[in-house]
This record gives sequence, C-alpha cells and structure tokens, in this order.
Amino acid sequence: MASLRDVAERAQVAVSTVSAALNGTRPVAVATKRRIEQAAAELGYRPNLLARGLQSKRTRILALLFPAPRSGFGLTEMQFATGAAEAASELGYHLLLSPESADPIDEVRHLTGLGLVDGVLLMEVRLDDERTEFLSASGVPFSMIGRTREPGSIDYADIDFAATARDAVAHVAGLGHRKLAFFNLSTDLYADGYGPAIRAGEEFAAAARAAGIGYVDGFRPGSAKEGRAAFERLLDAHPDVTALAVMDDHAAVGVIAAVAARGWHIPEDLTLLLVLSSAAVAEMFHPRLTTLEPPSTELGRLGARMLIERLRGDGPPRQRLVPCNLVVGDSSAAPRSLS
Amino acid sequence: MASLRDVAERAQVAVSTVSAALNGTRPVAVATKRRIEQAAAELGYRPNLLARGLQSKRTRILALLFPAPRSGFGLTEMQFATGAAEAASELGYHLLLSPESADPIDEVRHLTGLGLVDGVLLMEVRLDDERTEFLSASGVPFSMIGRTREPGSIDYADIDFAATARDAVAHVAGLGHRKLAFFNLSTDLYADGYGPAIRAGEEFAAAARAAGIGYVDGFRPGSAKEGRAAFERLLDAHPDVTALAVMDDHAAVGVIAAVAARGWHIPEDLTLLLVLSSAAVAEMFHPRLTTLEPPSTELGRLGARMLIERLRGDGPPRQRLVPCNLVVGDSSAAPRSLS
DNA sequence: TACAGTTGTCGAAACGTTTCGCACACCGTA
DNA sequence: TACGGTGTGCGAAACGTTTCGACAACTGTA
Repeated sequence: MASLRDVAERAQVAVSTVSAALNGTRPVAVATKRRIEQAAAELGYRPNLLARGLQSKRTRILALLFPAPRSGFGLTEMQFATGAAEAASELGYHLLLSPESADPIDEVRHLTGLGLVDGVLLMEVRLDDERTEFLSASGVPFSMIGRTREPGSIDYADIDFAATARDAVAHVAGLGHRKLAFFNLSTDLYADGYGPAIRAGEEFAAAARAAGIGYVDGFRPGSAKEGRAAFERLLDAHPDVTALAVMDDHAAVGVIAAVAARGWHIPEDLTLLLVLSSAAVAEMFHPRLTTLEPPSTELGRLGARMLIERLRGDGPPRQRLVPCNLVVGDSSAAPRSLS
Repeated sequence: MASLRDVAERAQVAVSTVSAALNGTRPVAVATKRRIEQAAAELGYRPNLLARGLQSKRTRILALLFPAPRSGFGLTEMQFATGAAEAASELGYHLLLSPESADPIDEVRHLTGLGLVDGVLLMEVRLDDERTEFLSASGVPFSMIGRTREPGSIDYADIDFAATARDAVAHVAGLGHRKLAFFNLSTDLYADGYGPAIRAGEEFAAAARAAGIGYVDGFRPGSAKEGRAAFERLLDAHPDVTALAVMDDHAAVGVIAAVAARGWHIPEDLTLLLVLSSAAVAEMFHPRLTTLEPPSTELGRLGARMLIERLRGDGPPRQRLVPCNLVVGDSSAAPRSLS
C-alpha cells in the first residue's frame, strides 16, 4: 500500500506538503498541488485511517449500539442499521455494529476508551435510559434513534407519533367512522417504558379527541390469542366500534380470527389498521392491511447524519420527528351500519 | 485516557515491559508483572486500538459486506449481522457494517486499502459471485455466509439444505403422506442464481426420491396472488398431493387463501410447511405453520468465528453446514383420505 | 577467577499520519 | 538599500503502540 512518503517522493516534495495538498489544510501552489494529486492517483494512494486517527483523534467511525434482539426484532431494526450505515458511508464515515453486552455502560466506556469511535448512535431508547446519562457525563458525542422522556438538548430522530396518529384518525374519520379503538403493544413493553408504546397511546387518544370521534383504549394484547380475546371484550363493551388500530402484528392475527369467527368480514364490518408495522408484513395478511409504516430507514439515516454534523461542529440540538407513512390497503372502508 | 507510558511510569518500568507484560508477548518476572497489572487497573488503562493497529497491521475489525436490502430482507439478515457481531465481540473483534455501494469491488478495495479491516465477511452470496474472485485475488482474508457454486477452499457457513430437506420429507412421510409438492422462491430469484432457491429445490427433490414418496415441483410463486394460482394449478394437475412445502412467505398467504376458497382446512386437508422462514413469521399465520427455521444467528456466528480463526493462523478450509430447525406447528397432520 | 548461558529489562526505531514553527524567496514600499 | 508582508515549502515532533537488539545481573561450571 502506497504511503504518504511514497507520494512525496514521486512528486518531489515533502511529506507534509502532500498532506496539506490532499487535505486542503493549508494553501499549496496549484502546480505543486496538481503534481501531488497526479502522483497520488498513479500510486493509488489511500490514507491509512489508523494513522490518521491516531494523530488527529478522529477516526470517522461511529458505533451503533444495539441491544440483544428482543422478539419482534426484525425489519425495522435492520433498516435503522442499514439506513445509518448508508448515510455514514455517504459522508465518509463507517459504522461499527456493537452488540450490547450485559453491561451497556461498560460497553460504551470500552468503545470510546479504545479510541476507536468518534461517536455513538443509540437505538431502542427507553423512556428512562441510563445510557444517555452516562454518555452525556462522559462527553462522548451521541444521538438517539427514538428518544427519552425528556431528551433535553440531546440530538434525536424519532417517529412523529402526533402526526402519525392524526393521519390515522383522519383516514378513519374520512371514511365515516365515529368510534375508533386502539390496541397497544404488550403489557410487558408498555410497563417497561417502551417509548413507542407510551407515545402512540397518548397521541392516538389526543388525535381522536381533537377530531371529535369516539375512542377506546386500554387493551394491550401481545399475541394472537390475546388479540382475539381483546377484540371480543372490546365488542362486548363497545359494540359501536367500527375501526381498530393495532400495534402488535401477532395481535392483529388474533383480531382477524375473531372477526372471522363472528362471521364478519374485513373491511365491510371492521376497518383495521396496523400501526408501526412494515408494508411487507401487512401484505402477509388477507386482505392486505392498511398500515402506518415507520420511516425506519429514514430514521437511521437521520440519526447518523445528525451525529456526524454534531461531530463536525457544535450547534443547537438537532431533533427531528418523521411521521409514519400511511399505506392504504384493503382493510379500510366505510363503517358498517350500526342498526 | 491513560496510555502505556502512564502505566509504565506508575509501575516504574519501561514502556516496552508494560506492553510485554500485558500482552504476554515475552516473559516478565511475576513480581513486575503484578505491579504492572495493578498500575494498569488503577489507571483504567485501555489499549488504543488505532496505535496498536498501526503498528501491528492488525486492527481486529471485520467488515460485514451487505448488499442493498432486497425485498424480503428482514429478520434473517438481521440475525446474520447480530450473530456475527456477537461472536466477533466475544473474541475481541469488532464488526463494521459496510453497505455495498454501486461497485462492490471498489468497496472492498477501499476498505482493505484503508488499512481498517483485517478481513471481510460476505453475506447474500450468489452462486456466481464476482466478489469472491476479487477477494481471493487480492489476498484479503474472507469468509462467506452462504456459498458459491464451487466454494473450493473458501471458508463458509451455510444452511445444510440436504439435511433440511431430509428432515422435512421425513416429517411429512412420517405423518403418512405419499406425495409432496414444493413451491420454490420467485422466478426472479431463481433465475438470478440465488443459492438457497437452487439448492433447496435440488435437495427436496433428492430427499423425496430417497424417501420413495411422490414429488412435484416447478412452481415459483413470489406473491400471494401467484401462490394462489400456483396452488390451483397444482391440484388440477396433481389431485393426489396432500402436503406442500413453500419457500416464499407471501406465496404461503396465497396458498392458504386458495385452500380456504376450496372449502378445505389446514391441516386436515393439506399439510403446509414454510421453508426458510422464521418461527416469528410462522406465528402470524392461522393456524400456526410448521416451519423450517434457518439457523441465521448461528450462521452469522460461525461466519465470524471462522474468519477470525483464519486470521489467527492458516489451516484447512473451514466449511460448515447447519440444518434448519424444524418447528412443528398446527399445519401438520395425516393426509386427507384420497377417496 | 573467568566465561558462557539464562533471565529480565531497557531504549530506540518504526508504523503513517497531522501539525506547527521556521526558513526561504519574492514583492512592494519607504 | 533596508524592511515588513506574503506565499510556499520543509523538517521535526507527536500520537500510542509493538518489536527487536542490546545489556545488566545472576547462575552454574571449568
């Protein structure tokens, strides 16, 4: 591998001049500069990132800290990672995939102490996330995909739950529905302070209120079985519900079974929305469900980009909310008559 | 951050002695060694990976080269990545997530030329994969998750399609079925030389032959619609088929719809197997489908481990095949009577 | 006492960058 | 002619490791 010295020799200049010319660090006469660039090209010179990092204290490597795959870990998380990696790559950065060990704090300390990464990208952020405190305290630049309860001045990219809920409610209300029910994620996740569960729950309620339509929540089925049971309880208590938004894929399966068991059909007798699930999953249902698809790739990209911007220089907190994409499927229709 | 010199000062020895003691590179008197270790611990010393890499030419970083997410990119690919990252982490390595640019060859050249990575992990390997030739030629250590048509002496970890097919056929035959049909992945993937499609196709045929049961293939539905049509054509031509193995998730949806349309039930009238799909997906079906779950995490782990072993020293090619895990669901039963 | 071998430690060089003080030549101005 | 300013380029130091030849202090043997 050609080094800076090789280029210097070939261009008949000092090593430091080559460095300056190639990085634009300080002015270099155009003739010299051209000569250097040509020499570099001829030798196929590539800067050694280790040497550069050692000297400049900046490696242009970001760590993506991801927790042990929960159940339901899948496409969305993959898209965070690929989106972040792509955006980083476009900006000349690299992304290190860092599985979270037993002790995430230690993990972070390790990574930064090693001098290997410039910054950290957090995913699967809890409402109360101990990692953020440690990162803030230790001065390591970081940004979050998702956000804590009070992000303060921390950079983040997250789903715009308010806009998403508004879109969903508007869609349903536009079809003529007067009462919407909402099935949140499983009780476990909810109790754990899982951001999307809490926020989506709040925002759907608010959006329904704002739109002036009826609203029922409090259900948190985490499996097909629970979904089925929840739906039956729902209709017992609120027979006038004509539209339902479900967060959990498996719960949706149960709902569909319950609908069929009742002799009903989707969408004629129930409008069903899948919230925060990918269109790829929605297509596995029959009929194809209307989905609020999370902008996962975009969030990954944003997370990486704002972290890199932060590394380049200070500035105000970068906080971005992106709404889900409403993909209308075959599970949306006007409400059944409530005779 | 404490450096080797700080430790040396505190322990009252030379820098080189500290290095030797900490790495076990050469013998150091026990007393000295203990003194050094204590000093290191007190200072919270962590070796600077950049400096180490610069000197030793080994960074302990692996690159996971992944292609642009195809459709159907999801849990499986995520598990390759997380598995590889975990295994690497356990062995003191790091995993760099490297999105494949327009020119994968250039991408690899870039990564290795930069001096950043010790080796490359390839996923989504095609039967004829140009990347392998380049990597072999350029002398960069690498291993594959999946494998080319003729892997030669290249290290790889892949699904054991033969064993998987045997298990599947044995399961079906054990239930009493006498004729099995197989729906491969979409025509596009098949034509593209996608390894799993080709190999699974071949091995299912071979396994059925070996087990002495009837076998039908040639179908490649890539969507629910195509799955439905394929199933109808299948039964027109082969009314005595009682069991079906499907590779594509969406095609399975179509098959289920077609079964229902016919007034049939699963598993009473048809035993349905989902091949190379995760149990999480299988659970979304109703009834829960019997699945041959790919050992994705394991393959990721193996890929990383064998690459690291290769880096540590030469040796014979490491080639591992791991069968899918048969998860029996509620879609398996004795054949319907063929009266 | 002299010498070879062993054991433990040291110091310096090297890896490939970036950074920074300095020197040289040239310009226009006083 | 002398002088400050400007535009270029150079050389050396530094980043934190690893590696390797040299060397001092012992040990045991002749």
